[in-house]
Amino acid sequence: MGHSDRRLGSQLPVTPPTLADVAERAGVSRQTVSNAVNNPDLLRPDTLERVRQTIAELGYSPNRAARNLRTRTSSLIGLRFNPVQEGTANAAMDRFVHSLVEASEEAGYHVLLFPGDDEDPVGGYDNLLRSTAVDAFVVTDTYLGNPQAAWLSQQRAPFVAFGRPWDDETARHVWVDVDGAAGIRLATQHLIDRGHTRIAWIGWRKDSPIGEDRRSGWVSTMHANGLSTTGLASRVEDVVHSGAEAAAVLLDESRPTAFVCASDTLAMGVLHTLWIRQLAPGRDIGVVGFDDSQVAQVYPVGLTSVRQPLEDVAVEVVRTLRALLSHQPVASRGVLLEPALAIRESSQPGVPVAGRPA
Amino acid sequence: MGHSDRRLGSQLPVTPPTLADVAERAGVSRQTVSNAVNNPDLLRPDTLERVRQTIAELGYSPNRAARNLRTRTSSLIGLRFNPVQEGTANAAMDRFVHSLVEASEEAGYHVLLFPGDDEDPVGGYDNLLRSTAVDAFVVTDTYLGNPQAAWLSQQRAPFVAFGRPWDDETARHVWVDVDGAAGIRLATQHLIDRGHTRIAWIGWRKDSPIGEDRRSGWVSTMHANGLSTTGLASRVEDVVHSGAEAAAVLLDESRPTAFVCASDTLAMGVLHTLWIRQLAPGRDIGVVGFDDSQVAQVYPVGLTSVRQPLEDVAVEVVRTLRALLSHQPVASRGVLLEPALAIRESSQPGVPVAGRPA
DNA sequence: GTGAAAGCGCTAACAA
DNA sequence: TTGTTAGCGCTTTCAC
Repeated sequence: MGHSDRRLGSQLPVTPPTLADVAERAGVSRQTVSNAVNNPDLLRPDTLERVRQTIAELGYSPNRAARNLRTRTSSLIGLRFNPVQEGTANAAMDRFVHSLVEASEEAGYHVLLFPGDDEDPVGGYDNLLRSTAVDAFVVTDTYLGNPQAAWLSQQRAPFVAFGRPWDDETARHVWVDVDGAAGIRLATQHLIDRGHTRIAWIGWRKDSPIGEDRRSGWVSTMHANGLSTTGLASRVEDVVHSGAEAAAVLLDESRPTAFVCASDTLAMGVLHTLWIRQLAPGRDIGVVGFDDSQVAQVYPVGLTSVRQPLEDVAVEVVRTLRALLSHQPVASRGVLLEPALAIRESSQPGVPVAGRPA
Repeated sequence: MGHSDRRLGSQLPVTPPTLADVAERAGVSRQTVSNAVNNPDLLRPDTLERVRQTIAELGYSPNRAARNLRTRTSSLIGLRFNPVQEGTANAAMDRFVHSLVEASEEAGYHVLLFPGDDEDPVGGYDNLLRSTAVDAFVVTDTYLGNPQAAWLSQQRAPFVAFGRPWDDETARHVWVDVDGAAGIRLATQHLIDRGHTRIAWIGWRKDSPIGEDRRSGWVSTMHANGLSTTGLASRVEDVVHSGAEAAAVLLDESRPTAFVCASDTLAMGVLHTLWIRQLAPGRDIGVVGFDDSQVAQVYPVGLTSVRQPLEDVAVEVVRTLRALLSHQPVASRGVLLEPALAIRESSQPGVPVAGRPA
């Protein structure tokens, strides 16, 4: 069929040109056009050039559905996108998604978002998998004992987890994670280097493996520096007012000069208590949070915070995914990346904050 | 071909069952199975039941690529996902994406994310469009005079914009937006109702139509209440310290008792200046921001802020998209939704904040 | 190096 | 109401 009348100006043709259109116009077979796109090395240079020219003239781009059907791939990576938790500073997920989109693009993939359903945690995965809508998944919520990773493993579905399989010793899937303990070690040492010796910890409840991991960074660094942790730790819900209460109690009972927190949300609570008590963050009391959220960045007294290298995580996730999908051996089952410390005023005694409470 | 050996336990078969597998097993034709899935009304109840049973037994789910190829659709909505701006409180985009994913799911769509490229703003759109990888786009950055909306219109690509075509009178595409001026009217009236008469505005530079729209809400509400705006307005960059500086200048020169800001980022700057000057937000000076960001929510003195109904925007966007894709007439070219005011301590003189600076 | 044939899994159109 | 035929656009296989 002739398609000479398909294009009007630079407007998209009513129905896009196909391989056959390009072949006819370039005077080659359809297969040669396909090769020009997918295996250019197979063509003679002059043929290749001619075909490429025609492709450009027609604005041809291979039809995704047809290619997907034939190759049994989709170039899509599925990611369950859960709602942000209001009232917290946790937006690491969003930052990760941005990075993942970028990293995927470079590998020729796009990211497909699907909503989570607490009633049926694997439902979304199952649908996409059975309809071969995605090539692989990236799983982000591997803690909480949710069944996704195990379920996907059992289905032999290709996936990479962002997060260690904390509570599953038998897990055999590949994962990428950030060393939270190392981040907190960084934070704790940073405060020690600035002269603090009584450094308190405000973390999550004991049933959070991530929280316990981060906490261990505080404990080990304190002990490594010959400092006591007795009476300096608190475990609370990850909400602002819990952080504020914990800070108040700790200040009254243990006189810490600094706080390391498991999250920016808790750190905000600490800052609130300091404000109430007219203590200046940084000068009077050091405070460090975790996640380098927007809150940490725009809070008037910049909040020092552990920053996860989410860009690197995304790159590593995509790299692992590619290996998985091309059936290459995966170098190692897990990759642990080092976070950094975003240092701001809240941990800097040397940087007095203008107009601190008298 | 027989697929009896395809399934092992509840594990995903090596190659998923097809329509033909279901048809053979149910003793019907392929078309009948297809109808059972897509036009169940056409089947006799007992046939339908039998086919459905077989579908369930086999765990059959229609192959997406095949369906896409045949129907020339993808059930995918493309969305350009730009990186968050660090150092600001603007995360409305992320919240919108969450809502869009949910709303799309209910309409049978998934959201495909692709990265933006400042060098080639329409590149990502062009690729997806020409390869028929998505059915439609949602465009979120319609201001800034960027060419996406116009380009997509010219390509006759189905899309809905979140945001009005501010700077293009000739635009004919459909859009959904939030009435920023109405939000600011709400904020301003709220402050007036609480006794403020000298209410200052801190907004963006004049070349931002969104900023000018929001500003108009302040102007109109002030005038409607017989209040002067003279010397009470400032236009700055959307960064914290600009907000802080503007607040300082305004306080010195015009003695406002409250601030309405075009963004939470600017409001944070105001709060910083108040803190430096030992003025209590809410009691001494009222402050209202815009976007109800996480920052507004977790800041120790809760920041009153205009909240965009992003969930409703997403629902409206998807509804419009469906109409567009099914070639139904679109009711109206533009839909304007009303924001709400999330009231917190920063605008409440009646709610004294514990431990405010003496 | 290039071309012809086959078929991926599905659904629109039509026939029975 | 159900079945048959054809073909969406592409790539894999194999012949030339």
